[in-house]
Amino acid sequence: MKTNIKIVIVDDQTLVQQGMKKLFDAHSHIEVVYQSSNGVDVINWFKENKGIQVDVVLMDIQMPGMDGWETTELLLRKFPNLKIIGLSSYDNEAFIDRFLKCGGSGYLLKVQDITEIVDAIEQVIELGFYVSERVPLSKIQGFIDKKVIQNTFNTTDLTTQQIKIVQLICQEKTSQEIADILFLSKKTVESHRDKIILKTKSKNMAGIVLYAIKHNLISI
Amino acid sequence: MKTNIKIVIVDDQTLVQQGMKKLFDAHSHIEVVYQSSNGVDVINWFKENKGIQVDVVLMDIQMPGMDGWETTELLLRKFPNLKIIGLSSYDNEAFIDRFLKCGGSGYLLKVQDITEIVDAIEQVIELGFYVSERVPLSKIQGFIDKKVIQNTFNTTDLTTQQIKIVQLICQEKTSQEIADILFLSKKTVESHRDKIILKTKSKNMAGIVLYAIKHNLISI
DNA sequence: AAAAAAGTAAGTATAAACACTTATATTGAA
DNA sequence: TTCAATATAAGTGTTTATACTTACTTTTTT
Repeated sequence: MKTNIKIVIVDDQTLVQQGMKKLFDAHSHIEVVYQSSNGVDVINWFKENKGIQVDVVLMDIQMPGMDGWETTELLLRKFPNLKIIGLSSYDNEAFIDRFLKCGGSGYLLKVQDITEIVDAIEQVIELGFYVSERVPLSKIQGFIDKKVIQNTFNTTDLTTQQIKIVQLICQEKTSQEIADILFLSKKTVESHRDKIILKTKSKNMAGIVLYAIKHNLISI
Repeated sequence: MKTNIKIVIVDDQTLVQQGMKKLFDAHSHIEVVYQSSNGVDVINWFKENKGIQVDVVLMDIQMPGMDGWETTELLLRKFPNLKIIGLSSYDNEAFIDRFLKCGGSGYLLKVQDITEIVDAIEQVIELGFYVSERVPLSKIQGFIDKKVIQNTFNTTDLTTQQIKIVQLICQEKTSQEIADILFLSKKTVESHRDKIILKTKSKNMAGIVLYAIKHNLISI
């Protein structure tokens, strides 16, 4: 086991951020070298502190502004060897998938114990990835094998235009209103709605709204 | 200021629970006498430990099973003098309202600092309630003055039948399907939809779904 | 450069949602 | 307990959404 592990904590919830740092005090082989409440700051910190060794980043997924997915993707573009573990309240397939697609090396839930987090950090350093019962190896291995750290990064299977339309549907706009906003014909918007329902496996716009929330296309 | 404050922490997220306890170490006048990850356990603990003095309970709102609202309501029914501060990730009017209606003495966000939480605890003990910029006095005062700790507890302005219909709409059911499920005519369900749109200030079912989520009528 | 995917648009038809109105039953407050 | 407010129920008409299909253009990938 590595004797002195240096980690960075990113979490917008001050309580979680401060609490985690305190909890690591009991694990003297782990040192928190930097902590941040948002993605922009942590990226800047890495750019300004290239000399400092960082073994693992604990990255909160749900953050206002630049979220954990985007931050992970951007960080790995600059520092491809960085190991980033996602941290989330949600045990959501789509969230986990998306994080691993962004190049994350593991996914932890906030209901998990600090000792599990320590285990995760150690495992990521030893094996390169972290697996738990919650996030089975097969899933992670799939991503690792395929090296899916690509620029073609799909939050969902929806296209940019379709995501815009989903967001407007969630704002209770009609197809005609959406057409006016996006300078399209009503018929085009309706075509997109067809595809959106198909792709999201929805039956109607209620399903679209729920999909949007689950896939973080809108915030509540 | 009270010299030895005894608090109880309720939070399903182990990380937050453990982290908070650690953070209170730096505030020696506050002692965590019990911590729990769910509502049922904390209610049982209070029943079994009536002799132990507890000044403030920090209560997470979003918990699986018995949530923070229900736990607060039940706890206050047995121990009406207890001061309970809500703790949530969401800065949501409806959530705050509902918590104060349940008899809560204050509302904190997880983005807030541990020092703010300490302040809140001290203020609740001194004044009986906690106010911040985020949750203005006027709102809390309104609830305290009216002593709205009543059994007639309304999550929303919707009736039981209307809530059922909202939940079925969120399951992508059509009016006809809802009618079949609830043994009503399709036309009756449509009348309800009219009222639901009116009451929730929505334009269409997208708005209804969002309302349902914000008001915790469904879980995602 | 060819192939695939995405964007745009439209036709036709049907189903569903929404808006407005009326009527009776039930509940709640004066 | 009576009156007023609200829930429930249902009718009619209009608008919007959904389903399925085709087609041409643009962009992206191979």
